[in-house]
Amino acid sequence: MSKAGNSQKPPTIRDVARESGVSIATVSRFFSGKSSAVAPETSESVRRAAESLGYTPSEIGRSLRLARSRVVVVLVPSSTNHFTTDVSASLESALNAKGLSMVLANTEEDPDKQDGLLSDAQGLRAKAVVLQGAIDTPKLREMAARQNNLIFVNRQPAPGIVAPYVGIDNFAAGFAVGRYFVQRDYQNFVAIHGPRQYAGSSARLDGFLAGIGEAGPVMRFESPFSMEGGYRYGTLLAANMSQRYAVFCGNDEIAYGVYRAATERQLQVPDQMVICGFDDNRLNEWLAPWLTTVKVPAFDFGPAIADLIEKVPTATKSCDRFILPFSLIQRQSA
Amino acid sequence: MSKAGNSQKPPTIRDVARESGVSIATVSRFFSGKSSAVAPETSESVRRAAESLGYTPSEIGRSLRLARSRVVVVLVPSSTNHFTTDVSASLESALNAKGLSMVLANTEEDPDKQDGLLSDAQGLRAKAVVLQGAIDTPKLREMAARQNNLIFVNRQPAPGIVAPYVGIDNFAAGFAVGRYFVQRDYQNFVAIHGPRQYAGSSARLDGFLAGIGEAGPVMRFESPFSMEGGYRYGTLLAANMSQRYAVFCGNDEIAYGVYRAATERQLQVPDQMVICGFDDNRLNEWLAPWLTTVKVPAFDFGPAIADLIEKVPTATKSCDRFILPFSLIQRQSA
DNA sequence: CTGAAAGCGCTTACAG
DNA sequence: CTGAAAGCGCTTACAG
Repeated sequence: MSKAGNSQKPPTIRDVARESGVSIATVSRFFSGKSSAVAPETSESVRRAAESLGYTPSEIGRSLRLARSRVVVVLVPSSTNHFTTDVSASLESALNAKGLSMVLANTEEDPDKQDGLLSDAQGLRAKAVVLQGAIDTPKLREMAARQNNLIFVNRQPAPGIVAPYVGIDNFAAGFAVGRYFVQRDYQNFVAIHGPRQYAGSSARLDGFLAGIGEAGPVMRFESPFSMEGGYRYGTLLAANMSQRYAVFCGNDEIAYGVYRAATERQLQVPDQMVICGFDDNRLNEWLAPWLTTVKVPAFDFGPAIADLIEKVPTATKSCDRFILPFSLIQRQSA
Repeated sequence: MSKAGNSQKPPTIRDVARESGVSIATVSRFFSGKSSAVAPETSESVRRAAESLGYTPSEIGRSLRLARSRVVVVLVPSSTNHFTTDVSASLESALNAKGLSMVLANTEEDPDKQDGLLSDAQGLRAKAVVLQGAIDTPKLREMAARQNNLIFVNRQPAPGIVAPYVGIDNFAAGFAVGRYFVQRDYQNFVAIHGPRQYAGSSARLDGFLAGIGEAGPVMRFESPFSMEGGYRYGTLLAANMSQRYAVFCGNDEIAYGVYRAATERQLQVPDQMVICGFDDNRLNEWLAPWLTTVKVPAFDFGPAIADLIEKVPTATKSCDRFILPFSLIQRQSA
């Protein structure tokens, strides 16, 4: 048994202090960026002691003492949505550059799950809680009222909740697609939109309807933001081959599903069906280079959110709106 | 100014104790699952006080006191790899079910970045550190020696590091593909494999070579695990249309890139180029339903890893190997 | 430049 | 069933 168990508890600031013959205050100063207030030789001996012990300051002790953590909780409504995933990835990178850690969790669009995760975030004393697709619940409202560290992404906070928002102008984007359809003289307009209950998808739909205007009626289907959903309604449409539909999809995933339904029925896109997506996630370049869609700059979201997080705790101008630009990317499908 | 600032610090156990007229010990018992040791009426008044104050126990105070946290740090080598993303998603879900939080961070295959994140994980006193694709560094070895909370996924720990591993038998999977190619009488074998430095991709390649055996020479390209990499070497191959290549790709992303290169050159798959991927990420069903590939059960990884995390701290049988099954999914491309 | 001391929010053995 | 007290690992105002 010459080998010591290797799960002993990690060394503390006290161990380092003892090892280097200084007080814990000095060790603390060395590790808290206040090393300029420590004599060079002292610094060196602390550094050596810490290294030999394998000491890393406890973020837990530090957080308790400072009454703030460096953890940011990010709630996503789905782990299969590429746009959401890209936003999370860019956010992780931006947070890391600021010395913050990202806790990621999936609400699965379930109100109870969201509320449980909100409680967890409270328990962690998260520096900020980023909601990509919040669901309006009493718990959410209570937190929004009590704290000012909530940030809404993609879906605007429900009326009555005052909190910063990062996203695009969904109405304007939907409008742009509608206008484009009209300009191209498409007929038989269809919108396979996301759940109406979410402000973002409603705004997209409303914008699209406004953009179509008097050019014609719009057939509407409410779908989850998934390939499965798009496939389902795409199949419905593809069954009727007597007319060419011009389909506006609530996001790219829905568009993928519609496309698959169309190709399974041997329909040519865009000759026999016009499809427009939303988000232009990174995958399109490779796997769906045919998809006309609205480009939302997912990778600009992370830095924008991270900047907000740095500011929010102090400046309580919590009704900030960061509206990022979108653009219509014209490819073959529309 | 009738509205109070809403960023005041959160209530503590002491506030709840005062509000409900009991000691903090009792409040603690109520919230620590030991509520059976608290009288019903007392419980009720604590519950009421906590609710009216909006109290959530501090995970920080709790972690400090118990000398353990409920945070699991997950390091991924890339945020654009769908297999990795799926594993993380299934892990998050499995961890959440056990009351653990997942901190996600991206090493970008950068040794320094990985080591910085390992330090962060130490600072957070993470319950476990899950490495999806570890890079062999001195820091990693040091941590592996000092702690026993490291878990390797996909890439086996480098020789000398003793830690549990969750993954598939990459050699056997590569071998299966090689055999399949031979059985189909393919010629002109090509392997666009991942970086040799990673145990997983090396094993896949070695297995493939063994599976091909004497059936022919194998042209080899080392590529990053990305669509860009696959596209690059696919373009190279597609330039020579005089023969049909049978291409084994290190992962699905590489295969997508090869496929795009082939189609851009008007090559028919599999008639003019045979392609086999690796991972069978969830996307294939929708966007690449033509891709023959090795299916790795990404969504079984999360539960397996989470179980290991629950066990590891106590049982130090740290050389566990969880080898999950793979299967060859035959579709059109090979 | 350095140290002693207080205290951040919890849990739990101990005593009642 | 309940409470007083110690202590987990830190930081920082204060005094030197």
